[in-house]
Amino acid sequence: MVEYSSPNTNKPLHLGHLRNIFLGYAVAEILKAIGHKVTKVQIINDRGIHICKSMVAWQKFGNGETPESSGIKGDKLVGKYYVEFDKLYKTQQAELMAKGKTEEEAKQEAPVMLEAQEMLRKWEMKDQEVYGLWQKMNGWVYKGFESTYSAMGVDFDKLYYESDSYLLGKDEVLKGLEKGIFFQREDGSIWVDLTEEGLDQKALLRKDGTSMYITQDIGTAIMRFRDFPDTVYQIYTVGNEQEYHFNVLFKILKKLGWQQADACYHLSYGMVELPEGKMKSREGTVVDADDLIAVMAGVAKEVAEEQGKLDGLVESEKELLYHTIGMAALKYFLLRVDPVKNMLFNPKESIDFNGHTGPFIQYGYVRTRAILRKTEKSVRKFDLSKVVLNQAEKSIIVKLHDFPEVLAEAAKRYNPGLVANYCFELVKDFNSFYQNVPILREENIDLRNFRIALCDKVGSLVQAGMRLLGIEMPERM
RNA sequence: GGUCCCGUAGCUCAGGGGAUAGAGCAACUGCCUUCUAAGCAGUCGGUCGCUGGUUCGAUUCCAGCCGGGAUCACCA
Repeated sequence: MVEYSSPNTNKPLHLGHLRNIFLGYAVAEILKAIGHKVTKVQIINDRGIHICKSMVAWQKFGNGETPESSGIKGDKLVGKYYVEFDKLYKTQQAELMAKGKTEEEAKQEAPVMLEAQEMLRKWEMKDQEVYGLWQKMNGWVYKGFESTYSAMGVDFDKLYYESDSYLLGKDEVLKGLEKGIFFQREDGSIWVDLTEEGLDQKALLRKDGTSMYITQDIGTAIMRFRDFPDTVYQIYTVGNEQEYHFNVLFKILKKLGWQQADACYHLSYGMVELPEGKMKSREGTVVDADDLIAVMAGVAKEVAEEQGKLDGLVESEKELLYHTIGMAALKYFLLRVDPVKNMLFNPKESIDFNGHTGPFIQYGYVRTRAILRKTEKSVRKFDLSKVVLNQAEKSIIVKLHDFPEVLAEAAKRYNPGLVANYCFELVKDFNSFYQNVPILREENIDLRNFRIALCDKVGSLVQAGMRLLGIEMPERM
């Protein structure tokens, strides 16, 4: 089982999610390719204080605004009210501090925050009005996410919602308390003591009885253990800032008696940073996923129009192609880097379409396809004994032979970057061969047909390799 | 402060106990009447953070240090 994406429903997807989603998807595909049966799952963090914040703000300032009435994509609309909440919250904090409160007090006592907390309590009691609003606004978000996922070309086999699993989590925490695995403080909050495991004490349930992030994660994990009892590996694709959290989670599951905890693995990846540092939603430096996808297709269009190679195609085919090429650039950019490393995205320089990039690889593939289109399959026979290999061909053949090893290593290390870099090297060798060695122009029939076969082989391997990364190969570009 | 991760060309990144450490971008030279130039051929550019250790051999493994990041909430 591979989990990826795990979005909150209070704001749209951004560049960080993109790395997560492409990474999780690629790891799942790579594991499939070496023979595992893989279930791709998504956990949707649809409940909690964060969505209550958007809800409070919408009630205050929304005037009934909907995606339909405003023409704003659902997830973006809800995100807009999340920002509204934050603005008001900041203002109220400042007012309280002006009246002599400490920053800590101001944060806790700001009226909107109290409203959001009250709303969370009402939600947990299934208050009709709150619940209805929650369903409505989440519905907007899901629709928005769906369109983004579809543009990204990723899919899931099963969706989990925290609103379905947090009660189970709460239950399990209470059961654990009865069994003496956890303990309760005087104020009523419930804790686990992990000091023997080298960690700390960690709260599992608030004093008001509402559940926390970790509570719902316990529930979700157990739900999955039950749904998929044969799962050998449960991989959580989540950023490295949550390493401690997963450490704690797995130890708690073990304490609760789930041996499957040993099969759980946190596939941790580094942050995508901007030249000025981390993306901050508060400072508006977050790179929006939809925007970036659109920009990439736009660049693909510019390049294509400049070169005029697609002039024979109808508009809809062109648009599809721009998207295919743009996504290749974007996905390749994010996947070629070792997941454990932080990486840099510079919006000013944008993402390249030349050199070590997705489009470069697509271009190599397109060249193989152009060659193959010009020959009949039936007349491609050759006598290998009459073929003497040149250096370029040898180099390609050696690389072709390496693929299974690269794939195995990528699976073992959960690192799609190995496949990405492999495909680049193969295409680089192929391009050199293509440009320096005659193929269709070769007069010796055995040699010509051998070279055509080599094109075929390179093309299909590159296509297969890139497919594992979720990157599609066009027929022409 | 504890724990974890990262440090390789001006920039972005590969690599990995063994020979002259690679690629892309940037800069500069050539190459489209010839299978699509989103390309090819080439020039320039590195005491692989520092110091020790293990080893016949370390950029790679180990330790310490320095620099950068993450995390240690009744946040998610």
